[in-house]
Amino acid sequence: MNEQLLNRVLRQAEALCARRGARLTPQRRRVLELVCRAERPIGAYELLDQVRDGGKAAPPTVYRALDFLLEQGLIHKLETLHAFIGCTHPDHPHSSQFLICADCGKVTELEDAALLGSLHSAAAESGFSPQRPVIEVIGTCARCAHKPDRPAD
Amino acid sequence: MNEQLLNRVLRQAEALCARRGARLTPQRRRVLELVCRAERPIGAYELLDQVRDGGKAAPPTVYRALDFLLEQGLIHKLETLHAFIGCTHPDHPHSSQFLICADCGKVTELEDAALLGSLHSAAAESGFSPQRPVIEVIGTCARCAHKPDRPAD
DNA sequence: ACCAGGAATGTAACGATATAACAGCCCCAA
DNA sequence: TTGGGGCTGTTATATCGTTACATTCCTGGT
Repeated sequence: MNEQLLNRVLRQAEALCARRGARLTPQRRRVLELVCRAERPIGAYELLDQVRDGGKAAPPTVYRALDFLLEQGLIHKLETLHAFIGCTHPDHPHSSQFLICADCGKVTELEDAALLGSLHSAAAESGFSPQRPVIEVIGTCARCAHKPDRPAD
Repeated sequence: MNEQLLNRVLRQAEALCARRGARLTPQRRRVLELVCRAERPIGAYELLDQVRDGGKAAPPTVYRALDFLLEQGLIHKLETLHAFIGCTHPDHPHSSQFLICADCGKVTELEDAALLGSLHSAAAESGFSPQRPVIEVIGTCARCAHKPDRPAD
């Protein structure tokens, strides 16, 4: 996430939390910023290292911040990677799909209405009420597919 | 999984492995049976307890068996639960979707062509090649939706 | 039948992810 | 001013999964 987008996201986050009466404390803001700055999904303990930065902090510090940010829809958790990414459009609540490149590790966030529609139809046939769809696709991104197959490591 | 289905699955598993030159050893068969007998997704350490059954066994024993069974498509892993379920139709390779009831814990395995189609279309638009789609939907199953909301625990 | 070699298993230790439980602090509202 | 709720600090522990290496077992070639 580039600097410009990051700033927009942080401002949106502040506005959203203010509107909802949720407290985006410095700690939480810090974690959000770290997640967003990471080019790839980042794990909780990796975040912890960065939050510590010489000082001291324990896992609950990071996990509590992450829980808050997840609740507010400011970040997403990738279940298949046990890692987190910043949401680039937190302005409306949404259920996303993720394309995860097994080669370069980059993740693309989709919000595909047709896909969600299919999912709800399929669930409805079983009388099932979806609450939290988890859709993560491991594969190869366009960039990596075009690369000549591991260019001389 | 009832006794009859279990027997069919075990026979299919033997046939499949024989055809593929894969060895369904007693240990692996045991784990497969335990996974299939469980009414709900079962965790690796829960399996370990059952495999031990008084004797001794260590995590790698179970994880190795699980890896084998996953490779052979005889069981599935539920990423959101860190748990495993038996596949009821291992005869053909397939990518499934799972409906996970947050109330009773039961899981329904789907194989919905339309849903997979939507997913591939959505991925294609980004030039992404799907290799392993993970689709797990947390929600409420039909049975639990009809229950009068926590019947006197 | 023998033996070489790969596949499967046993065993101990460890790494990674996540939560529990309780204590202290800060700020606002009554 | 005081009390209570929300946030944070701290220690310990639960849960999930892997590494590394020794041993055993099975199988195929001779």
